[in-house]
Amino acid sequence: MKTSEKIVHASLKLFNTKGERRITTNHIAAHLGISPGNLYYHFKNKEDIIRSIFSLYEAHLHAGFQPYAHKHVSVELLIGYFDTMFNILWRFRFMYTNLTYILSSDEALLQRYLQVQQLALDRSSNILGQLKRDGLLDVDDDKIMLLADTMRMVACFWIGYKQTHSSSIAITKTCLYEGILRVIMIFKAHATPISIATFNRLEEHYQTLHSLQAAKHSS
Amino acid sequence: MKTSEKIVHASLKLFNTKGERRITTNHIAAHLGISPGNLYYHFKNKEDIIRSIFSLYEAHLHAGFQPYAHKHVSVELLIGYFDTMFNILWRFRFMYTNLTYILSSDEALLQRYLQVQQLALDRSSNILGQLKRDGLLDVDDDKIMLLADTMRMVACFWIGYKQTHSSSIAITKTCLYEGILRVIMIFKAHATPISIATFNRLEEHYQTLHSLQAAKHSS
Amino acid sequence: MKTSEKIVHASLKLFNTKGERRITTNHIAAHLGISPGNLYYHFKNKEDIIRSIFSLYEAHLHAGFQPYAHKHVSVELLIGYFDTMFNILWRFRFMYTNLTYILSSDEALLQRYLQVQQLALDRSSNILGQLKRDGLLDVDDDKIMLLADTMRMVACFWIGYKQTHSSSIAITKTCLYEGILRVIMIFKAHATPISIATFNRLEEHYQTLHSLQAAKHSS
Amino acid sequence: MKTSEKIVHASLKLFNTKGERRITTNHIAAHLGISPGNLYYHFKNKEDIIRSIFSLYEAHLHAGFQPYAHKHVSVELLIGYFDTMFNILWRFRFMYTNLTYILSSDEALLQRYLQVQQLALDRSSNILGQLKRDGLLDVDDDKIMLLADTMRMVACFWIGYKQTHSSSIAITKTCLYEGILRVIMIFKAHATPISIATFNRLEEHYQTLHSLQAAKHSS
DNA sequence: AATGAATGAGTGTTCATTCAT
DNA sequence: TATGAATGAACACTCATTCAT
Repeated sequence: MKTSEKIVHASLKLFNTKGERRITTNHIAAHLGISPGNLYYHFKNKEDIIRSIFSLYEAHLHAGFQPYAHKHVSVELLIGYFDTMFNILWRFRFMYTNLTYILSSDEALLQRYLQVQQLALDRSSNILGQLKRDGLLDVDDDKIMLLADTMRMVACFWIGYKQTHSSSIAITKTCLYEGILRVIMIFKAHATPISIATFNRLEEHYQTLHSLQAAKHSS
Repeated sequence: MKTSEKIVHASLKLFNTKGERRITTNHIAAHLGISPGNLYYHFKNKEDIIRSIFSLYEAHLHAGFQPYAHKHVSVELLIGYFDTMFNILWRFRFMYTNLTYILSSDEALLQRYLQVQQLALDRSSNILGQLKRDGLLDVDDDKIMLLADTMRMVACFWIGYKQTHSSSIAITKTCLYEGILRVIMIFKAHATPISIATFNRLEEHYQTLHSLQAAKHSS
Repeated sequence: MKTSEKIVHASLKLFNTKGERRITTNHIAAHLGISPGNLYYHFKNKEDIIRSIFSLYEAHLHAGFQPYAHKHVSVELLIGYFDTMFNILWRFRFMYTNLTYILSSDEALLQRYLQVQQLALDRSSNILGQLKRDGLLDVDDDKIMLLADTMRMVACFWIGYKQTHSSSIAITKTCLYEGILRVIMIFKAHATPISIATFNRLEEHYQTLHSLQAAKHSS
Repeated sequence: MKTSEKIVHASLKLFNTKGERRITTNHIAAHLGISPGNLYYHFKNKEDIIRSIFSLYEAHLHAGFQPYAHKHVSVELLIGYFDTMFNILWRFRFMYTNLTYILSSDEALLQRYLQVQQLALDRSSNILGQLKRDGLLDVDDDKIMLLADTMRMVACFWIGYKQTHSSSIAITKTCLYEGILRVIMIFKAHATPISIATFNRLEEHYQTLHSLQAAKHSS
């Protein structure tokens, strides 16, 4: 692995575990056993490292949220979308821990975030629209966007919400599954008689994963 | 007004307008025309000032979210609750701008926050329960808490959400009314035929306020 | 003496002896036995210290180069002007060691320097004009300014010239007297039969001072 | 062109346009599209590059300031000397921008500079002596050296003087012609009735060049 | 109650230079 | 010859906090 990649990955790991605020460039260098000068050889500054991490984030989002092009909605299809959501939240949890903090100190990054989020919102709205046209979703046409937006909001701030509204500070996969389940709950409220079974199976799928994850750490 | 009170109010004002991160204790002292030493005579440290602001916050929450003791739900009653929500979000918007940041650096504060939020959640759940019993809300008994929780989450992170998912960084009353309307939207989804008119009037009330506020600044 | 004054004087002393380039803010603080934080309590940054020194410089220039208001030119009068020149060059020799370096990194300082130098040039030109009108100086009217300018240039760069065109790097009073003598030489070239004796006495005065100074250090 | 020569020429160009202080060895390497390691293969350090540039400087000085061996002084002859002066000042203007800065950090370089300057001074003095013997210059024998020295000083510090005593920071050919004219002014003050016409033509020559250069950039 | 000078550990960053390949 | 990753000492500067008065 190249040093610059090592720096990106070590930074992501340290940010995720200790929080971006508490990790200085010297910490990252020390963690990798390289000199601060070397770190600055590969990256202009700390912002630059974060931007590189953000590029990974963008790539994940683009790859995961592909337009919906299927005839029939299936549990597998929806699971694909929610798994993407889960993976992104988990991999880049340091961002979602403190979105405001991270985006408020770098205007250019905010713009990139807005752009990629707009795309993601468009694609989600599109999927919801298709589901509605397929008779699988019961929602007014002019409320589709708002539903997608609310689901996004819950997803984006679930980590922050958990960290501030529960005693356990650490972000765990268990807690992320709870977030997914909450988003599904909002989603499922608009199920049709035709699709309700599908939604139930979707929910059960993540409930199982949630229980398994919780069991892993309580045992 | 006593110096310690002046410090609390000046800090709140400065935090709200410039952000807690950017305001140093020296800024606060300079703003009041007092010495930093004097500030530290009244407060142990910056955390201590924030804790004092937090006491105001607690008082507001306690006063605003009184248990529901009425026979008949009225628009005025619900408006009372939502006005409290609006006022608290506005007065202490620096907190809601970056809840994670502020609570993550002070464990004791987080505990106090959890406590007061638990109380608020209990009371909201209670109100929702009463509304259900009065036939004004259509929701499963075991989902009441979750509904209250979701409404709370949207309220608590609306400011952060707006700041990170829109180009306009400044927090305005207009943007807060939008948040209130979104919470009402989630709320109204569970209206019964008996209460739908009431919910509609509630929504219209805030839509009017939102429009008025928006007009004030666009003209 | 107040700390801020101590900082200014210590900085001036260190700059004069070691050169501004080689003296960091930490050096200054360490030299005074104070913390770097304290230094930054009194001065915004290194530039700020230099600007304070520059204020002293301006005061010296203003005080020393008073307009010429006398009927008869006397050796004492001219000595007054040249003594001012000598004192300023000596007190602020770190500046004259490397004028370009110091002024090129602070645009605002360059502007202040230009202003005070313009004033000094105006006053010198004025004096030369008066001398001419008194029949003590033989120079074309349109060359007065150029003569003053050339004298200024030699004065301002004498230190730099000596440091780069002689083996002895250290700036001494002896070397400054040489500079004064060189300026006087250019000046004296325009003496009239009436004033030649005065110019000679002026020159002899500084030749004596030069010799005395040189003797002090060679013995 | 060999890499080492490329480095020397690129460095000279970059130093002249951006200033030696602001150009790092990495800048030079990047400008040439070579690696910093390669640069250090050819040169021990930055100082070493400057010393190589200095060798070019020495060669120019030696070639330009040939001993005076002519019977009759002519405008062309003097123009030859002043053109050399102009060319050297222009080609190596980064040095003259900040002579003290560059020479003070490299003792060996200062010694070489002193040597080549001594030679140049000797030759200039020699020329002045010949001119005097030819009846073309009116100056005391014991003042010849001082006259040569003053002329040199004005030439060597004219760039620095302009940069610190005028608002326009950029060094232009126009500004260098001004410097030449100032040196000629000091020179011409010692013209004899026999040589005055020659001096006038010399001055006019550079006045024309100065005007042409100025016109080029104002139009 | 109040002053304001003083602290000092810490931050992100720079750049001439080295060295294994 | 050439690469380019790596070094590390140095720098200017910040800010919550302390303390003598």
